Amino acid sequence: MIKKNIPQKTIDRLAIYRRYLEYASEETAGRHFITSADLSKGTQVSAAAIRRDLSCMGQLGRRKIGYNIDRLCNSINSVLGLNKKWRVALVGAGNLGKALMMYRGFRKLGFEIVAVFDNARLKIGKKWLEIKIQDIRHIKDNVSNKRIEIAIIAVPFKVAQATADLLIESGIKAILNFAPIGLKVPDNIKLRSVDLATELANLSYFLTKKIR
Amino acid sequence: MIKKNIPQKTIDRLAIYRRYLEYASEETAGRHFITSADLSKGTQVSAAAIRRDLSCMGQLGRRKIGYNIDRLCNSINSVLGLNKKWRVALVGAGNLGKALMMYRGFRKLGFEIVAVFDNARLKIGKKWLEIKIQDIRHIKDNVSNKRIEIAIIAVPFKVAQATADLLIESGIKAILNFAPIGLKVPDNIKLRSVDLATELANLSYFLTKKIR
DNA sequence: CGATGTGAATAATTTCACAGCG
DNA sequence: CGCTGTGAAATTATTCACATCG
Repeated sequence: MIKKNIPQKTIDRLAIYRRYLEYASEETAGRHFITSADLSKGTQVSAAAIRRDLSCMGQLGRRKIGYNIDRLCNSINSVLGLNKKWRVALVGAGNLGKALMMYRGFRKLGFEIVAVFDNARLKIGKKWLEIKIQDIRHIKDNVSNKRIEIAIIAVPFKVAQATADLLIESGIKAILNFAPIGLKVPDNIKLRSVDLATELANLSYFLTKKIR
Repeated sequence: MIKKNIPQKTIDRLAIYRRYLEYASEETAGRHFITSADLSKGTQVSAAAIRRDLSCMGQLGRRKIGYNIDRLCNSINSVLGLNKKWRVALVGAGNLGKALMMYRGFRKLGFEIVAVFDNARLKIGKKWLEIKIQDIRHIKDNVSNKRIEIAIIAVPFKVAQATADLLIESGIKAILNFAPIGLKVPDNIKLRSVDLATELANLSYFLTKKIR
């Protein structure tokens, strides 16, 4: 609805609020409204930041009462584009790929993995949840035929860039990358990366610092 | 060495530089020095930001030549606390847990999973890479006996907070959380969270926005 | 010369604090 | 009154631009 550009940080937090509202049914049970103070307790984001974030979506709150929970969820879903189904390709049928495939949270959010690819003979042809694992060479046909817009890369880092290039050539628009490498993609492709080792390195820094 | 507080963002990027230097052996092969401009090309971080980040660790560079690659790696490892071994506990022996267990990148960075826990009868007693999966009730003994400082939570969200509480009670100092919930932990515990659904929601936002 | 390291300028984000409204 | 929404201030992060030095 609102057309202003919403800051990246706000987008990240909108997803957090959304998740809290979805899962924290106990705390919000029976209530129709939630205040920024309560949402702050549930999410560890300051109440002021919450109000500013939510104000990006228009005037949703009611003074003295707070935000209508249903309306808030709807607004966030609408802004984040979660009120539609997204067709997702998964590349890499290793342990991580399997974990992602079996994760129910994706489907609940509207993300459906409709194609799985790998390059290993042993895996090609097997089925995961009714989806047949296909040879990576078929990416191009599939992505365009099935109109897939999002891809998840869960392949070893050595082949990650080539995989990304192939996906982009196939018309993918966004990539969630789990390979430990900084992928290079054109400006019009949206990329998010999750690097597990980097996350641990971060913890390591804080543990080290604390000692002295 | 340098004792100033390093910004969180810089810490994140130091891990990125480190990863690039480690993996990009082709680009850096034979060379002993790298300039901020080259590092910028490899990591998509601006050269100015790189120089400022690196200057947090002291005067590492040489004008006209750049940064000595070995020395740079050593400095980053030292700051990030990656020049020692970390003993890690993994809680949750599902698909994601297995993927994390089998991921070699952790061990290469110095993180060794030395204990695995689950609450499912069927899994307890099985072995993963010589590590026996133990009943979650044994967390407390193990964490203190084996002097484990870092835990990875890969359990369903409903039991994630209880798991975190138990770990903290057991003396863990840092947690990497994969459960889709905002864990509440005391100030002295360092927490990082990876929420796969949130990452996808972010892509979804940009795809949606692009359309109009 | 050619690259670093860093003040100074700029931009982005967060917090403060309170007017305004039901 | 009690809460939102938001200017204004404060803080944090990034970029610019150049003095500096081998």
